[in-house]
Amino acid sequence: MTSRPGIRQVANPAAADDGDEFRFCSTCAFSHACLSEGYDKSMLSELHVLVEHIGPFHMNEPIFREGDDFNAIAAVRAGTVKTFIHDINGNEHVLGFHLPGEVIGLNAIHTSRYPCNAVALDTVALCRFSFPKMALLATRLPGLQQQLFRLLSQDIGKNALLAGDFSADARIAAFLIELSRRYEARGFSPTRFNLVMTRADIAKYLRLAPETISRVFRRMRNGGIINVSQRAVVLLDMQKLNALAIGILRS
Amino acid sequence: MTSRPGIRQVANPAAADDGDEFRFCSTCAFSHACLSEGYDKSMLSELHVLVEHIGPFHMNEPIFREGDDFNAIAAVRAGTVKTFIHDINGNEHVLGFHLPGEVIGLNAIHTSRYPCNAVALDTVALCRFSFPKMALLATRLPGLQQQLFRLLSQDIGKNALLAGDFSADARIAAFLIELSRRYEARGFSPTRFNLVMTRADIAKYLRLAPETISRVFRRMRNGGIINVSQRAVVLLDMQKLNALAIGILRS
DNA sequence: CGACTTATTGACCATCATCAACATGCGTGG
DNA sequence: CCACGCATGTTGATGATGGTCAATAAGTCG
Repeated sequence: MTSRPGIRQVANPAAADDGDEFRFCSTCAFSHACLSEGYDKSMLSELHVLVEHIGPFHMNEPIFREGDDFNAIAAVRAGTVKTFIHDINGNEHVLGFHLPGEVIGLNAIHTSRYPCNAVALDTVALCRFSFPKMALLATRLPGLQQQLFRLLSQDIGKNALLAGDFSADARIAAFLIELSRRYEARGFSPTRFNLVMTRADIAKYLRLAPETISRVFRRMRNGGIINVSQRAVVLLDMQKLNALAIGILRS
Repeated sequence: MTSRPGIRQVANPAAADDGDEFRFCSTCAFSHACLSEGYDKSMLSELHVLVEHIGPFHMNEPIFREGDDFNAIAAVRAGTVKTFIHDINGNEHVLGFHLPGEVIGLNAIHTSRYPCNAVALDTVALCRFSFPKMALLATRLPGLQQQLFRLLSQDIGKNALLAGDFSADARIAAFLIELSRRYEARGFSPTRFNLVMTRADIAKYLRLAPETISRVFRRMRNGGIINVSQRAVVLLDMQKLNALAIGILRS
């Protein structure tokens, strides 16, 4: 088996485009991972040296594949990334949907291979960070090290959400609320957004059948809780939605 | 709400008992987290300064509680630790069972609070590591930093195992195989061990009813796959057991 | 030896998956 | 612009898996 390179470097990383490196991340509106979670300014300028703008990846284009050599993590700068694995029977299991500002590849560190696939669900741009370089930098910048520890730690608990044995209604409600919160945190409307993934993808994420997604959406629409037409979702009654999700969402 | 201290320090940490610090961890047979996963010897001697032997904790004794201040991670030195949360309805969800050599508390870093409870299932001894001190040390020891990254990264994927929608048989088979492998890695028999947790705990971990655990155990016994009497388990036919778990276990 | 927890077994039933048919939307190319 | 074809989504009928409830057994600890 030949080893594949994972997220490829580009010849001409954006961070090296000009001398205006500091401005770069400040205008990278979605890089919450860099800007809003604890990096201070001195860190930021050092980070720029190793940031590379990658993309665009187009719909269904792979970003990395299971088994690829791990060499970099990446923050989503635009678009949505789906991570997934195939079990032995070939069934796809969706691990997560990653919105702008979120980091992918953290689960690859311990094996030095990506343990899952990542594809673009729409047009995706990434900030690539060479992990060896980042780790080296982190030994000099305790704040960066802390931030990495935090990001990693955060991901551990993340999937505890959908791990429980909750009803289809509860899981779908929680899924919508979760999306709502994440969009809101990124400056989008929390009540009106487009699902960038198919029903089948949602189903594979929530461990339900696609038909169940349809049916629950219809039930929620009949109950005046949401309005959904194709990919367009409007959350009408957060009260009721929260009630449905009770038990799943924490804090 | 008063803040609680999490894993308490002891007045007289074992590592400071005498000058024989280096021998200490080498004879700590279960500290795989320290010994067998990449720490080199120079690291080891530095680590001893901040290791504290904690315990014993007795059955059902809490080690930390959800909401406690996070200040330390800990490697299980002896016994088994159960981590769990209560959802809003008061239902318990078991996050994991932690055998000797495994590390608890990693999911607490990003909130600086423990996001779950940990109790001793039998008599438990721990190696406590102050996390601030460890992180500081990690800035000087890149190998230690790497090891922490790896441990954290490893925990991210860990629960993907039971996250899928698999049959009760598949999940229970996978649970037994998983235990078997972990015991084997720690020098115990992979085919003959005691379940230290109740059926109810297994159920809350696997998202099944306790009755289902009983029934599947019986079916497996009838099929000559395992022998189980109370807590004592013998794995008789790994072939069939693996077949049942197909799709869940990876690599 | 009792009181309690833990485990087993049976009967019944709800939820959700499966299968199948159909509808709708979308992109491509005439 | 329309027509076709494919992917995606919807809806209904049916059944299996596993949960719930209840009774009993067995182990444990005082």
